[in-house]
Amino acid sequence: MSPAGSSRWSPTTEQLMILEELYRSGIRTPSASQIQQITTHLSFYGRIEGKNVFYWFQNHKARDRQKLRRKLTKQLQLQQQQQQQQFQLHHHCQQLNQDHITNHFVGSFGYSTARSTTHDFSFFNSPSLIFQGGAANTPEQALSCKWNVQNPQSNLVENKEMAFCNYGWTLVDVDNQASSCCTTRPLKTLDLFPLTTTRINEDCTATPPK
Amino acid sequence: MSPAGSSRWSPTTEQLMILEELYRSGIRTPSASQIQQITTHLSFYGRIEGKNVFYWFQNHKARDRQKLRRKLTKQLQLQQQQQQQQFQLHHHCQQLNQDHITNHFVGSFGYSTARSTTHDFSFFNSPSLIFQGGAANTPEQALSCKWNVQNPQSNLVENKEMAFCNYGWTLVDVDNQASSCCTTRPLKTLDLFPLTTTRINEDCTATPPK
DNA sequence: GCAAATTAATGATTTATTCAAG
DNA sequence: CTTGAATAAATCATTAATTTGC
Repeated sequence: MSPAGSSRWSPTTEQLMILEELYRSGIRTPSASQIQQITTHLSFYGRIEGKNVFYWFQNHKARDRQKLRRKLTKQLQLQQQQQQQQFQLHHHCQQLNQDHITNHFVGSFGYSTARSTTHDFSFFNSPSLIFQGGAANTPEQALSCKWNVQNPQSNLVENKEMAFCNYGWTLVDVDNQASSCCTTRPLKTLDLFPLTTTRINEDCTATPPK
Repeated sequence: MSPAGSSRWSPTTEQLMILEELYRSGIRTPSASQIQQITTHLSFYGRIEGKNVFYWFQNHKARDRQKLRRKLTKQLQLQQQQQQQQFQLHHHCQQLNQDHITNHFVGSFGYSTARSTTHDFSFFNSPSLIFQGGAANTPEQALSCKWNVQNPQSNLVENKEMAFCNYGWTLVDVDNQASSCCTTRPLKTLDLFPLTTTRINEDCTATPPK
């Protein structure tokens, strides 16, 4: 091995052992003088140059980090898988992971007034009620509740919106809008985890959206 | 608890339990409609607004991540500490962690030629030999070995450098420069772990530089 | 036991970062 | 390259827990 004309250095066993011991001892980025000392010492065991030592520490450090990173991400994935498993046990919650799974919708809005009251309303608007998709990113969005009402016959889409002031949380004209576009019903609390017959089978195994 | 005029929402036990179950079930960033459903359901157990639900998920997700991160960094530190302990066992390596601990310096430079020979030299230049500090970041730096020689009498500082071509590793005029500024000595391999008498006591317990 | 004082949790807000569309 | 939406991170502020002296 390692013939005289070999293009690249390959450390002898002794050299490698010493390098590893130095690495274990805490040396990561040896200074020029340290490299010189190490090189001198290791040249006793075979041909070696300073750049070999330099590169060795550089590579060893990098690959150590890489190894560690991979280990940690693997652990993380494991933990998430465990969460997945818990998820299987709680599959009855899953319906809430998907929008538009039911045409029933009951909203409850609180708005700040001097007396801090709560206004509840509910409506049933199937099947033309189309919520604007995506996650809620601001409390305004969480409470503003914009939606469209599409008339199946006329194909007309009405834009509906409950307007809240920015960071003010003042509910504007809710009763009017709500009653004008929605078939109001007596207040009724929906089951938190409604199950539709078309989904009850697959829900137990489906993976949640990322 | 949680009086009517309270400035911020504090969840009831039931509300919290349900929120946590939903979280466990995989919900992280509920959409506006999901928030409405959840809010409606939870309002049965006490005053609550959509923004409370929104914030709850945001905070819970963030603090979950935070907890995980801290756990991982703690593990990492532990691993590094274990390396430290190994270091204690190998404290005889420690000298190499500190530059300028000894005024003896033995350099070994390899340079690539057609015949790939190795050129060794050593010098003793105390106490005016001043190495440029810091770690070596490039192989050039590792091998170029710039230094200053300060004459205590004249206070003149000579800049010395062993020039290597970029990535070419061709040693330029070493013998001349080296012999002109260094007291050459017969080649001698230093002990890898030289101990100076002024340090031999503290070395066993000193902590290595971070 | 209990109430003031301190600490830890956590709800709410703001700021920074990322990423994709134009 | 700029802009805007979405997300994550950092921070502020209040409440719940806890400690402490009596």
